[in-house]
Amino acid sequence: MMIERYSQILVEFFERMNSWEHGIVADRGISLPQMHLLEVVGNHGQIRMKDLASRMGVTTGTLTVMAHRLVTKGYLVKEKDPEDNRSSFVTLSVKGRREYEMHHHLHGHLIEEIVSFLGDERAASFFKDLEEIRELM
Amino acid sequence: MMIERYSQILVEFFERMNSWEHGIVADRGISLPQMHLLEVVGNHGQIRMKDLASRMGVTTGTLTVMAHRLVTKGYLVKEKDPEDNRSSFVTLSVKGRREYEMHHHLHGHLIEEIVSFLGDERAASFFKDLEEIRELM
DNA sequence: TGCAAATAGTTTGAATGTCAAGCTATTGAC
DNA sequence: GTCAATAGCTTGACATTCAAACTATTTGCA
Repeated sequence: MMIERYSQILVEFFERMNSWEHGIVADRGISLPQMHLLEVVGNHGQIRMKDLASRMGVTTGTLTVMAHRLVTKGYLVKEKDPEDNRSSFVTLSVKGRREYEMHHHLHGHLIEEIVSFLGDERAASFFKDLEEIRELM
Repeated sequence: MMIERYSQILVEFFERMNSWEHGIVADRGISLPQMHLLEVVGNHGQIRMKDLASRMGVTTGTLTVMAHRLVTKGYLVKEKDPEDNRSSFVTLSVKGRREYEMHHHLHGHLIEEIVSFLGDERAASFFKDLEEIRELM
């Protein structure tokens, strides 16, 4: 039965990706959730704490703690919104941006490998499928 | 540039899968890592602690704690190996197996949706690509 | 045989991630 | 001007995770 087989492929793909990601992040002294935060801020630019929490899928309580750690370690800058004193914005520091770029570059490198392995046409159809499946979930 | 675009699709696919998995596990009072343990034991049957730790990609110290929690909650059974008194085997309890089957079933259901969306042919080629990319990483 | 090295697992301490709930301060609406 | 909504913070509880130190057992070899 194909269902069983496909199921296993998907699960193992997910695990592999997880450990790939973990591997490239671990020796830089950053955790996966921390890198994820840097990624979201890097992609978005200046972002409100509230919005960041919602994009990351964590509560604001969780984010308060995480962001504070990253500010302390020098990856993140946090500033009050002068228009609304309840609110804060975070951005990447120079150090944070360097880390983000490096990570982003590694992603790009992986994609290049995939494309060069599949060839342009198959790659296009693969990523199209992947995108549509994402919508499906 | 396609690389940027593909990169984003892959990252977002990963995030989506993560939260899908989290969603279906959360309301059953089990964490993702715990479910992962149940999955590995369920797929493998009786397995030695050492081997389980290695398959899960955690240290034996981590596993000792996790397994103990799952034994306490009644999902897992742990027995000494009579041939080697240093070693133990774990298996799913009836309750654990029920949880495993349920989860496995949900995976199957997702795959069915994907296949019915893509059609047999595109699905076959998609999962073939996915499998080969997994090897690539 | 007997002892040293290897192996399986446990314990502990430290750091992180996570949530829910309750809290403070500020803003907005009527 | 007051009251509700909003943004964020704090705290307490629990889970994940590792490294390092430890115990018990087995195995290899001199």
